[in-house]
Amino acid sequence: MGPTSPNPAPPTLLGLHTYLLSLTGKAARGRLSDRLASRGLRLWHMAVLAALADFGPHTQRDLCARLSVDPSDMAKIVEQLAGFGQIERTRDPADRRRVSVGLTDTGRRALTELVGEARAVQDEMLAPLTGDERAQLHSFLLKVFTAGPGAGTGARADQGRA
Amino acid sequence: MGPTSPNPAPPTLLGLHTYLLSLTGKAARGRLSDRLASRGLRLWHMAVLAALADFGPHTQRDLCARLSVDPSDMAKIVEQLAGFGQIERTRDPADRRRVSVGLTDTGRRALTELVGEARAVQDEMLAPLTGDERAQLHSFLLKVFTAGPGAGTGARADQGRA
DNA sequence: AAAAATAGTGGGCCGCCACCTACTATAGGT
DNA sequence: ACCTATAGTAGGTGGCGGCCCACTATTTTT
Repeated sequence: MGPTSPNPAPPTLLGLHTYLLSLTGKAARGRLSDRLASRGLRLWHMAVLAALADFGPHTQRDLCARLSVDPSDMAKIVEQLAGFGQIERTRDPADRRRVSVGLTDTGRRALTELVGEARAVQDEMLAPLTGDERAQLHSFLLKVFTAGPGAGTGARADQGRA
Repeated sequence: MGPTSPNPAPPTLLGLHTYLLSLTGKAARGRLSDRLASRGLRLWHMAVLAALADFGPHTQRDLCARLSVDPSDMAKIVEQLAGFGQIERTRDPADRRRVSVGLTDTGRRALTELVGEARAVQDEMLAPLTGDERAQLHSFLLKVFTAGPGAGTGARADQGRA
């Protein structure tokens, strides 16, 4: 119901910051994950690659903590990334329970491309904003996100089982 | 991974407008729908109530068009709202295929409360922003949303079947 | 050596969401 | 009357996402 649909969305909804935020967020998420999907990846994959790129190798546990992902889910994500050759798993010889996960060159390259995709999406979506406005928007969102109690990358207080 | 978790989120991600947007949007959506869930409602219910309040009675078809919802899904939503006594369905005597949907007083009151909940959530989430900043944020989001190609309330270019 | 804790895995559950396919009832066009 | 189109409905499909449990391997504690 943007400009496309003949009937406008209810102002009552658009007047609510929360609702509007969830709407645009959904759109962003959708477009982004569409792009990633064309490479067989999902948002979590990108998140993991980014975490590794930003902070170096992690144990899976640490990745879980950083990204607020369930360990069992992380296992699956890591498994797939390993399949793509984007990460490397090595048993920690000191504590053989642990698996240390590190980025491969392939992974680093992949991440670069993914970031490129993300930038493309934002250029699409944020077209109506000037550069200044984008920067402001970004800083606002960052403030909000940073303050959010447990507003993890995963924001798990979502729809799970009540 | 906000302030709560010891390990920060990857800056690479937080630097991407799109990602950040999807993150905060997800948080907003999650909190909002949690609130609504405590009343047995979901976002779509609120959307329908809002549409009726803003534009008066609709046929279901019109509601579908306005909110970009599949007719069969709309039937279910409407069914539930009718069960709660929040809307009234009347067969259009002129064209007996059509069902005209209108708000009841109960529904109007419910909507008011839901809007209150949404405001509460936004006060929570947007606490770190000043009033001015919130207004700016809102206007940015509105611009983005309004421009979005087919960025309907439903933003269906999401995860459905490719 | 036994018990308890920890790291990773595999499998499954459930809710949400968007979509699609009939099917019924009614209306309109010829 | 007949064919076609439209409004609403019922039911089902499939992906995704978050979560939980049970199990194995290993380490730590006592």
